[in-house]
Amino acid sequence: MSIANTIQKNVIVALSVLHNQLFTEKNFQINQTKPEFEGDYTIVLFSLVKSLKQSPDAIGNQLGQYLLNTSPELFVGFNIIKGFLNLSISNAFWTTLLQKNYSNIHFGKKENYGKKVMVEYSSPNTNKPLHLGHLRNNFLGWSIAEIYKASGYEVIKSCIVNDRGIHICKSMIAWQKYADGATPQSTGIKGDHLVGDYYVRFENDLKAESQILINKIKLADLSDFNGVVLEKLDKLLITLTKLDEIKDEEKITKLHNEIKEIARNSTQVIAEAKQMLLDWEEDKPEVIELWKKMNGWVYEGFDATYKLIGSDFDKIYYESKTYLLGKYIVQQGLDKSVFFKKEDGSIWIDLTADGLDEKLVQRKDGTSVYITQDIGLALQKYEEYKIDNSIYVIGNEQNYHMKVLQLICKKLDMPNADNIFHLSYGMVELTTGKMKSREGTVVDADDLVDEMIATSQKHTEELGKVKNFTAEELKDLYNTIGLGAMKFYLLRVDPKKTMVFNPEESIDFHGFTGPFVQYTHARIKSILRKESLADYQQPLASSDLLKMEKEVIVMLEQYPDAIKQATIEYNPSVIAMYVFNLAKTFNSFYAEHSIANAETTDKKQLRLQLATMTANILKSGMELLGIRVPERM
RNA sequence: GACUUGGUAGCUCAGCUGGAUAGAGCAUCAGCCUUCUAAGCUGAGGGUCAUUGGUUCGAAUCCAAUCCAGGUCACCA
Repeated sequence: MSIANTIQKNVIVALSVLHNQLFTEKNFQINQTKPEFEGDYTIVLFSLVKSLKQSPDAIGNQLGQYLLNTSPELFVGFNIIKGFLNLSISNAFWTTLLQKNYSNIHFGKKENYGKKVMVEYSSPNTNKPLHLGHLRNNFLGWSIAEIYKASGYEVIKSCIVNDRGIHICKSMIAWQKYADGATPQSTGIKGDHLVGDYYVRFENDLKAESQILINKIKLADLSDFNGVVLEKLDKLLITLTKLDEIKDEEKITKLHNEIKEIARNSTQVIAEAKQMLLDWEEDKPEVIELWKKMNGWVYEGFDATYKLIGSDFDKIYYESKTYLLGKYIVQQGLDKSVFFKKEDGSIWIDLTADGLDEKLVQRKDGTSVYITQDIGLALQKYEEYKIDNSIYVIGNEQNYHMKVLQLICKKLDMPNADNIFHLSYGMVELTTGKMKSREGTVVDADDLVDEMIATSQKHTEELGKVKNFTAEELKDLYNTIGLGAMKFYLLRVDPKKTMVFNPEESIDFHGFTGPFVQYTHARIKSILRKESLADYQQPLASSDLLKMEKEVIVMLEQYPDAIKQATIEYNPSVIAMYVFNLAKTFNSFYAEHSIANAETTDKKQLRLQLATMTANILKSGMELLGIRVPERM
């Protein structure tokens, strides 16, 4: 139990005894004492004034005295300033804590207690390479998995590969048309990038063809259209003329977008893609073969990237395999009247009673949509692993989709539908604005990682501290630092929030960064290498503590709480901030006091233990972020 | 338009289950390497916590309204 909790319990008992009534942790607040006052922890007394009808000073004096009398081993003094009761904790408590835990590399982590959680993350599309946003996703997913493990969960890391759907057909069609048999081997281009190039090629064709249609529509030439679409266009054009007269810009833009959408959907290339999707779902051999070939290239590319960034999965699901289960469940749901069929054959769910809309779950041509396979997968996960909780690491642009999915799972009476949690993270923007693939402002994951590693190499060489490293050790070090900087940079902010990626800031190795923490660790290790173990394994003779020594131990004590908070909030940034603050506190201590040349042997021993435990926790905490710490740098 | 998330120092972010004089990092300026790794340490300047009103002994934090920005509302995924 943390010291803050211990104090809380003591205060509850004390108040209950002193005032002969029941108190809970909600009746008062406990904080760390601000540095400008004497004491370690502070009880805010104002909230007690009303119910006890006594002055803050009187309540505080009574409480402080009682705590001192009943737990003299823990409390050694108190003072009251303006309604705040500041309690001083005994040095013996801190030194005992240190002595007991300094060599425990599992400090702060809990034993497995039998709960299973699945963390789904990464979930790439197999039509383009990974970019900066995927990196945030991957790092978050990995870190959440590690944090849950540390909290005693059994964790299964999973990934759903979106290897099916009309977007996949797009790159296949462009490849058929333009590639002339080009492969990653023949071109020397990484597989995922090669396929991505053809996806872009398709999008360009689509844009060009739909532009021709739009131009014709603007001239009121509707000869390319017929049926329902023609009727709709007719109506749109009439409304547009009216709007032009009253100059309602907003609505005009909206209508233009609708026309654009119709034009895109009426193009020859889209028709080809749609046909290919149908052929695909009907298992036409030539489509399946092409799909397998191109998917294979993408996986090779992804594998290389995953290996580079240190991401992996215990279970990989493929949409191409789960969509059938999804369709099956949709059929079952139809029989149970959870879903309903419209005249044209499309299948829907009515969520208007829940404040949402009607949602399509299967197209009129019988092919499945995005959510169809998600329904299948949700069930499959539970049946395969009997998991207690399911965490989805998915961008906040899909909040609505996930809300719908959860609702559908509930309506289908799926087990544990309530234990689905969408870890919704914000987009990564650039200093110049949003990333847009169409404008070529997307930051490619492979490029970025390479650049970070190159920067760490340049920086390390300039500092010239690594003369006796082997070539292999150097390579490993550059990787550790470069990736450490990048992961820390992406994980140090609250996942929920949209964040700005500043290239210059991201390669900064000073201050609130991964390399700062790594450096602190390496520096401690350097000292410990020079000291013999025997020097710091004796019991401490004295519990004298300097201010800065105590500050470090107080930080160390809070590690378990940081893990707990990160778990509850699904928030790795809690760990990043904690680890940074610990390193900072230690560095201040380090600059003021010598470890190797401490004043007495007892002091030296205390400081060696302090340094050891700090290094252990820095390593452990960074591991929760998926970041390695070097022994030397 | 509806729903939703956010607005804190020049920049990037903490703090938000109400508590003492609102904190970091970067950037700027001034110091610290004949002693354990200076990727470090110390100090200075920098704030109408979007605005207005409310609740409270006490509001960056809770409530309401307004303004601004992002996201979603597809037979795309």
